[in-house]
Amino acid sequence: MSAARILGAPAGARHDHRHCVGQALAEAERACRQQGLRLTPIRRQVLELIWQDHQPVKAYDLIDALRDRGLRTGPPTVYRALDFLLQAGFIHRLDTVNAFVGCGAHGRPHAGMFLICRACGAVLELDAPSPIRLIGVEADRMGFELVTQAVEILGHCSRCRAAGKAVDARGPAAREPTRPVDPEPA
Amino acid sequence: MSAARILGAPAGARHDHRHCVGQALAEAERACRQQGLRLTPIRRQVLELIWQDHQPVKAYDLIDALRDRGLRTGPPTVYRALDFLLQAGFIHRLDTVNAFVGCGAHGRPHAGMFLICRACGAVLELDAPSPIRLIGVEADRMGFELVTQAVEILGHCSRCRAAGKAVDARGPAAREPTRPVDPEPA
DNA sequence: GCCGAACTGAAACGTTATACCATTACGGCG
DNA sequence: CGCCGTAATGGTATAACGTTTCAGTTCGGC
Repeated sequence: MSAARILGAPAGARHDHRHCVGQALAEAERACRQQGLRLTPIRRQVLELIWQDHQPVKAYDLIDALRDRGLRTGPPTVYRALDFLLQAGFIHRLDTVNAFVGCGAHGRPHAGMFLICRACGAVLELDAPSPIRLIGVEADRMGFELVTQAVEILGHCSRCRAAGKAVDARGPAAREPTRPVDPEPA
Repeated sequence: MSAARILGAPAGARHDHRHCVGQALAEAERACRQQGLRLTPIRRQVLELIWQDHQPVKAYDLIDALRDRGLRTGPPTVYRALDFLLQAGFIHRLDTVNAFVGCGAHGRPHAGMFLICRACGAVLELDAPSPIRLIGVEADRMGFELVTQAVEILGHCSRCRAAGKAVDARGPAAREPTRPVDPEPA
């Protein structure tokens, strides 16, 4: 079984984050040039803001951030930019938290799975081929044609667990308790 | 490896649906009695409405439906009832479509995975232990404590594929393509 | 320079969810 | 019974999220 690869660095992990941003922007520019897409100033700025860190960013926070930069853009403009970036595969949308994160593996096909920490909000994108492939198998078994999938895991990241923050102030996205998923009668 | 089990019957499948509803309500009543929870009239009606069929139901549709039954309930009342039903495990929330469906396996532990048809909107809940367990393994490998997960598959169900409806009028919840977007040759 | 397509700006609207506060039902207890 | 604490509900307003619409602008190609 192929182990999952980390796509992008976790929040707080030691890394030069300007590198992440620069690389993401450069890759986006390259891809757009190659595919005849237009990375306009607004789209570029939105992408840059989303890459600010590895926290998911909400649409209206983007609007505010753009205003702070002197751009008075309304919701439609930002959502259009987001749509473009989604279509192009530069970012992902996280439905469980209504927010967006940069894609850590543009270009490479990958089986996205997201670990979302309820305590600090950080998101870790994994390329986890094994579970995703199994999901495809199950869908196929039901005669279901898979178009896209959302696999979002909510819990507590290792850093927050270590820091004892796992007490989870009902912060981001409290959901129903998960029924034990016991790895049991198989 | 255990194959996925269907939880609840797919929309349109031949079955006496009153049986589904009756069974779900009876089970909810039983569980509430046993756990000292209160299945109040509003909660009961919301649960009943959600079980109306195997389509996901939206919160504001519930409000309208309740009004049609003579109850003038505001959004908070309905959301409170939904929260209760979620907590109790009687229903699931589908984040990709902002809607709710009845849980086909209350009481039994199960590893929920949802197949959502973009053409007809029907939802099939599978108990798919294998992929879900693998997801847990990957999370664990990252030191991540899993609290709950959302696994929602968007695509086309077998019935719609057979009926040639797979052309997907961008109806429910269009998302980004899984693979990098095709270069538009023009 | 002209044209069409793509992009942007702005206002209004539609949808989803919560804050706030008042009120009512329920259960224990003196 | 009357009191009280907790849970549940009602109702308005508003926050948060997202789309429609349409007019104007920019860009690339001829």
